[in-house]
Amino acid sequence: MFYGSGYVQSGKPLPLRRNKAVIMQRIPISDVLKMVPSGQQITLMGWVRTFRSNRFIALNDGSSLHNLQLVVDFEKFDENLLKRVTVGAAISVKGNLVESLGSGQAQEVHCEQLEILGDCDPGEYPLQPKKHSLEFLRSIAHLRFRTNTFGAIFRIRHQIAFAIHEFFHQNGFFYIHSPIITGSDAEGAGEMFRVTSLNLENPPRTEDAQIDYGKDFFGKSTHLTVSGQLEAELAALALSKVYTFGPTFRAENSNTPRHLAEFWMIEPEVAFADLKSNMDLAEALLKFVIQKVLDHCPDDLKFLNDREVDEEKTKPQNERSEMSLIDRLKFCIENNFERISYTEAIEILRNSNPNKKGKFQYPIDKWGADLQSEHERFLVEKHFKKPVILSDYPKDIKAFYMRQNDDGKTVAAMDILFPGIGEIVGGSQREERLSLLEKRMSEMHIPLEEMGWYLDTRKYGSCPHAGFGLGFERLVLFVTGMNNIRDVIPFPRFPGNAEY
RNA sequence: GCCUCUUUAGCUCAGUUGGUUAGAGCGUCGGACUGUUAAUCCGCAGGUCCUUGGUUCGAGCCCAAGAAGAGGCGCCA
Repeated sequence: MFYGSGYVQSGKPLPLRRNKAVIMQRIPISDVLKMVPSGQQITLMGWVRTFRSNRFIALNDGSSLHNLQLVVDFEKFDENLLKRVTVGAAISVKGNLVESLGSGQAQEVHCEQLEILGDCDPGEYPLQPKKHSLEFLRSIAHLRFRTNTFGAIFRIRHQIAFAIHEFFHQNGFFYIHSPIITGSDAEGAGEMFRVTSLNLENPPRTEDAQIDYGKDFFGKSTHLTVSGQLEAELAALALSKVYTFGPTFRAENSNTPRHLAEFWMIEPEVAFADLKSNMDLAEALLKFVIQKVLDHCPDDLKFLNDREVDEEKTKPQNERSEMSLIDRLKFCIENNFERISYTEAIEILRNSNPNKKGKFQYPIDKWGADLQSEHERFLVEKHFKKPVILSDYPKDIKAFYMRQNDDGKTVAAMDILFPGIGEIVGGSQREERLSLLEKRMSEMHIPLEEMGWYLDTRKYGSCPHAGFGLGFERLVLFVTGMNNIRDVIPFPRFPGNAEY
């Protein structure tokens, strides 16, 4: 038996092996489904999904949502061998690919050899050929990859990640690896996880009994990054167009279906760009990625689409989505995102029915209030019914690095709000004027002396520039139609949970 | 961190007003069948009713505290 497979090495795709009479190497099921069945002998390896009638094995190898039907003539195989063909078992099969006699599939493999690679005790294996709740699957995250739902999610997650790199590469961006361990604690994006190699039982102390981080590994206090933005800005002010795509850590005690303690974020940063071009970039990126998933993952999307339709049937009419998953994705590509200012949004909200009738938990009365998620949801899901880009927020509710507008009270910030997700992108044109930036940092008690490396970009050839952060898992949530962010990352980290 | 809800068999759930021995479907196991599509049919087994304490003649059910999970809110991406 041959293990492994041929790999693309020269940049040219492997020739399709559909016409070869005998294929000795393992062939992925996704490839088999493209072959014309003509009795060719093939070798398959995968995991058993079901074994029906002591004759039909549904085999899945993760290369595709679809199973391949294997047919065994039980009289030709040892009874004790067939007894080990249980749900979840890993098997290797050699047989002939033929047109299926049954109606559920186009082709099937008539087995000549069958080998158990790994047994799976059916009394203990938690996955059954039935629908499991997402909560239960979350409790066995190490095995949930084996389900149709999570197989589809993680194949799509890959496609999204790949499309993001593809988009930036095609548009002349350079991929920058911003540091994961940071010595800067002034990024201002939330609580941070400390990184230390000190002995926590008995740390070194300074003369005034404080913990002496000067003796720590890096000679100073360090943390896991909460954003690669500041580093990306440094790179953009030399390479013009850059992006980061890496893990990000927030030690916030957030318990919601939209937050993780460890998540992945995409942060493009562009020199010689203003807020409008920042919006154009974000909108183009999101549409490109969604189109790629529609093009490359039709089966997985269809499965998640139908799954959602089934789920919705159990809900009351008024809580159901107006559009199916695939329709939502197409709608998102075909329509321009609504672009309005914070000030316009406040006017819409102030005059809205829920506000007049006192339905909002936080009523909108005056300009300057931060928008609550109920307000964002109203704008996106009820008023505009499409993605909304909100811009030019009051400076007092936004970060220090955002460029101050001429009105003296707003900054060139923009958030993109998606239905069902809320904020998926947060960005801004950056303050490139040194004196204004320093003044704002002082007002917000950001220690200037620690940020000299950042301020240097404003001293030496500063220029207008802009960028944003895109929450990768939030994008995966939208594209897959899932509801809980813990279901779109393989091993979710959240307060009280770092299992696996 | 705050609020609400949930916790009964491996999984998904039902369990009446507090009353005898806590049920169903699916799965497992045993058997039958053999071109099935989460195969079908027959049968067996399977329970710390989340934990602790309380009320009561009697608690899966009522009360209190705690734990775990989910949803809403805040922080944000």
